[in-house]
Amino acid sequence: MAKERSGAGDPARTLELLWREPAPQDAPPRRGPRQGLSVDAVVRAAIALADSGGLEALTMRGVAQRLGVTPMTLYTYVPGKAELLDLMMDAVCLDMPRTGRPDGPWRARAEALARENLELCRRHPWVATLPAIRPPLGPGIMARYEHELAVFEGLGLDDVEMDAAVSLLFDFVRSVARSESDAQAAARDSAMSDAQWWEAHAPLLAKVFDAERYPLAARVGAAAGAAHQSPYNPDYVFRFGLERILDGLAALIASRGGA
Amino acid sequence: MAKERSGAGDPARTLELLWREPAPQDAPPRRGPRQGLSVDAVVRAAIALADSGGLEALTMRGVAQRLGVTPMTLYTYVPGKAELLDLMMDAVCLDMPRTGRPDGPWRARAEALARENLELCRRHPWVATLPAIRPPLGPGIMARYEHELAVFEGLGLDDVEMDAAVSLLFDFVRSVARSESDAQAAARDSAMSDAQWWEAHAPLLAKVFDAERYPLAARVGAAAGAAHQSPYNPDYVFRFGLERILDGLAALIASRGGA
DNA sequence: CTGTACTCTATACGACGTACAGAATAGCCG
DNA sequence: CGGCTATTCTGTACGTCGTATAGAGTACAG
Repeated sequence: MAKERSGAGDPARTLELLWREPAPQDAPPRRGPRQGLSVDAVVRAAIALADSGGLEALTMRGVAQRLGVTPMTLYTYVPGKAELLDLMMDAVCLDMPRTGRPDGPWRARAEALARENLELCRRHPWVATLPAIRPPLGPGIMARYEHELAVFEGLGLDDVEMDAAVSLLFDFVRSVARSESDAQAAARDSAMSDAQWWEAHAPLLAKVFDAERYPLAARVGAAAGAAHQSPYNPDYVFRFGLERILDGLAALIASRGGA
Repeated sequence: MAKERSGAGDPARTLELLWREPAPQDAPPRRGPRQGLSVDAVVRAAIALADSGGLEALTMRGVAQRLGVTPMTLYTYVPGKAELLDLMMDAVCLDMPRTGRPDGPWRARAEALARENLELCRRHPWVATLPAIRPPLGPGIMARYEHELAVFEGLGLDDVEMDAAVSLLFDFVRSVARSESDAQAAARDSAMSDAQWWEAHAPLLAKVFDAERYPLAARVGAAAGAAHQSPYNPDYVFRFGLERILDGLAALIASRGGA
């Protein structure tokens, strides 16, 4: 089984693929049969498969089937699954929504950025589950990073702080998106809604759970569940967390004399 | 392959296991051979295995080998891998460090809580990668939730806000811990340090990357990399994010008239 | 003792990524 | 045109996983 994401393969080949550089000598003269597919077609099929069934449905066999070829054919287009994941990640970042307007107060821009990133993770839930470390250095990731940094440019933050602010916001969005898709997966796999799941556990839990031993957990857990009509409400979690983080960033920016 | 975490199996059986309730009729009279192991032994072996090799090394075969039995033997102690993960998660939460003092200002308590949670995730990196949704409702999770809520009790927050604050803090720690262990895994799998990885990519990237097209990315990426002496510095990320989140929570608490 | 409930084992299935070997194809050279 | 060869695509195979199933061995109830 391939490790998640590249690192393994040849960095040069991976970068060529990401930037769609033709292998140098491949200019016109190709010897064998014409290629029936393209890297883009493979990447698109893989993205569609992962979007509909999650990362666990993303198999080389599955991608091949969608394209009407045998599994091993894919290996003439991409070195392996890890590099395919790199290409997928870069591709969806290149395509991500950019609705935020570059003018206006930074806080509105930051909120728009968070919503764009959340939208990216909602369209492609697997984005939130892939490691963000050593990202594929392709045009999509670069464009996203550039777009993110623009939100915090000119506010008095130094470069290291700008990078940290961007990461903090994205990691927050990632974690909300992961919870959201985990919740959907749990509902699907167990064929139970949150409410049904809770109903299945509550009476049994009552027998073993000592409310006097965990008074806050009993009180707050009940209140939170009732308020959300479910143990987990992603919209509330997103809004609550985003407000706190933006307030925290506002304090930093104010201390640096920024807008 | 088992889905991650239970949901699948019988909730009653899972809760019995979590709270170590003996199956009702099992009181004294057991018919067959004595059991050579115990649920606790299985859970301990599984935790040790996952701690040393990550979730991908956690296999039923591996756990069985550590215990000197055949894989199928484990199924007389736990219903399956998903329930075993539930038991592992609850066990490490029960054992987690609780060094924070219950007195003192809330901010110090919150920071101590974040460090305790980070320490939990550092000892058991797989904790940060498991879905937090529909957690195993065992004594360990309950104790952790109770401990977390105590930090925010009496500050003027309502119950729903207390729950959200606790989740925000834990999700932040989870994401830092995940990045940390992803970074270690990347270094291990690729047999390259971050610096070596960057050296391998920089000259190639220079050929395809247009710094004029991504001016902020070029400037900030270079500055952040240089400052951390690596593209990623977990300690800085943790301190930066924690300060922002605590500042944000402070603003909320102040607006509620809390300490 | 026999019957029965239980523990533990052996084998097997279908999934995965991909190594390897081979077949088919099409451009190059003569 | 024929042959060479680089390339594409296919078929088969290996070792991994969780766990279903069937059976072997063990110890208590009658």
